[in-house]
Amino acid sequence: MALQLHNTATRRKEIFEPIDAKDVRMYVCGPTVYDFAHIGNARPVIVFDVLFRLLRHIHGAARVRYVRNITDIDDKINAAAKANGESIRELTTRTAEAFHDDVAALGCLRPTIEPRATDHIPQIIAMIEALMASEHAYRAEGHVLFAVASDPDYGEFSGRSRDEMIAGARVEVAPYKRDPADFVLWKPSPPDLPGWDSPWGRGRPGWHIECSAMSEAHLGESFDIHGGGLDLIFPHHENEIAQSTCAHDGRPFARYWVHNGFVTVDGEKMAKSLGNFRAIREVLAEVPGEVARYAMLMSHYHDPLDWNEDRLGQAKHALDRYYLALRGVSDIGAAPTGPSPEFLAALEDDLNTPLAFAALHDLLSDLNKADTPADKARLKGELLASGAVLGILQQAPEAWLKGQEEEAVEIEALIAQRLSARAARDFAEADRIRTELAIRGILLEDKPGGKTEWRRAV
RNA sequence: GGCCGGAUGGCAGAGUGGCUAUGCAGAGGACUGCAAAUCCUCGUACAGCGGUUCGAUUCCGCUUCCGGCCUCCA
Repeated sequence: MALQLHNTATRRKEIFEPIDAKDVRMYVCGPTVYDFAHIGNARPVIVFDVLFRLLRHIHGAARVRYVRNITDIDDKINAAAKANGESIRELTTRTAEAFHDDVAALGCLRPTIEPRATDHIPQIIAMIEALMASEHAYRAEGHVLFAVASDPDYGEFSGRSRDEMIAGARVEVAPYKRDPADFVLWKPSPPDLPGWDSPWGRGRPGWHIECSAMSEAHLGESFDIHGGGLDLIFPHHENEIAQSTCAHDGRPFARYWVHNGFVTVDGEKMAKSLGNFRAIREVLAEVPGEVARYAMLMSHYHDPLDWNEDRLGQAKHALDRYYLALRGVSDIGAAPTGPSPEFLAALEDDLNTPLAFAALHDLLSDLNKADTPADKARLKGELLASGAVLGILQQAPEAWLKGQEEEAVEIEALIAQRLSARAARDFAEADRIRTELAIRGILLEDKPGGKTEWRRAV
């Protein structure tokens, strides 16, 4: 089965056909680094990490290029730096590092290229110049603006007419705009703000142009997939399309547009402005990154996902079952097989991770029931290979189940004591030790053959 | 106000024009000194009202409710 993706541009599920199967290219809008990322910001990072892994599986790791930008010039950054009393550079460096730590803990691979807006000012200026030359842009009061009237297709992507945009406008329109929908490509910077020399004076880029310039610089004028959150469809992606296609003489921009739904809290979008957010690092302080990742993938990427304790509990429990089964076959080598066909088919169907989990559960159930070493090796191989595409199940089972247990020696000693008590049929003492350990969060499992395994329950 | 999405069993969450996933929780059983883990069995749910159809949870229309975008936003 071929990979299918829901394409926002056509609002339909389509078979994915890369422009060049030897060089599959994907661009995803990355973070603006002014503060710690929250778990809502983590969703696209995880979702597109899975897509990246899947594309690498299908086309070969060396044949996929994944670009995710870092926006390090922005008014929110300027405001935050001022409020913190630190330089913009300090703030963006510190925040970008924190972002990397956070998403690494969530099991995300580094993108192939991670360009920064401030490293692409020449490309941004060049693109604006091209737009000026073709009269898609104009100067007004120190700004350079994109003229939406010059682009007959403007608004088609997000499905809104210009009349609607004007009627629905809730912001005051700057008086120097030719059209209320025109947006800024370049704006002047006062001396206390970051700025670069340009043909239009010292200034800084508008929000949308950086993605157009960076995708062109690293992936070319036309590429395969462009991803981001649902809230970027308008205006950000609409504007990117307008800028890029107009700067490229109408040649096509991204072919498949993939958008993830929101993380919600009590049914409402998680957002900084609403104050209902959980920082990634807050979540990581409570559960392993793999639990958060699993929890995130329990819903289809396009649907809203409510973030709560119950979801995390379910994810933890599910992962425990997998690692328990893997521990049971730790003495058997995994067969060199790929993911199970059912699992792969589910992921290839527009990244249907819930259905993929169902396939994974089948594998788990079969593994628990398998009684020949050959079957166990094959199922273990399929389980691990499938897990690798989702970015889960790659840890050593013992490490997962026991954690960084500093009291391991003491626990093992208590278990030995209990085994002696059992051998002497002193079950009262055996149960006392079990209870003592249970209070400390250690769960015991007596195995056939007189061996006792243990794991952390919480 | 305009434009998009949603509504599935106690919960999470797929999917399908007829055979009605999967996980959690729950009930019963096997196993166990007791447990845990595992295995077996058990739940006909698809917002409401019309329509199309031999047959609709699945297609169409309307209604209700929820969320999102239209302003920074993943």
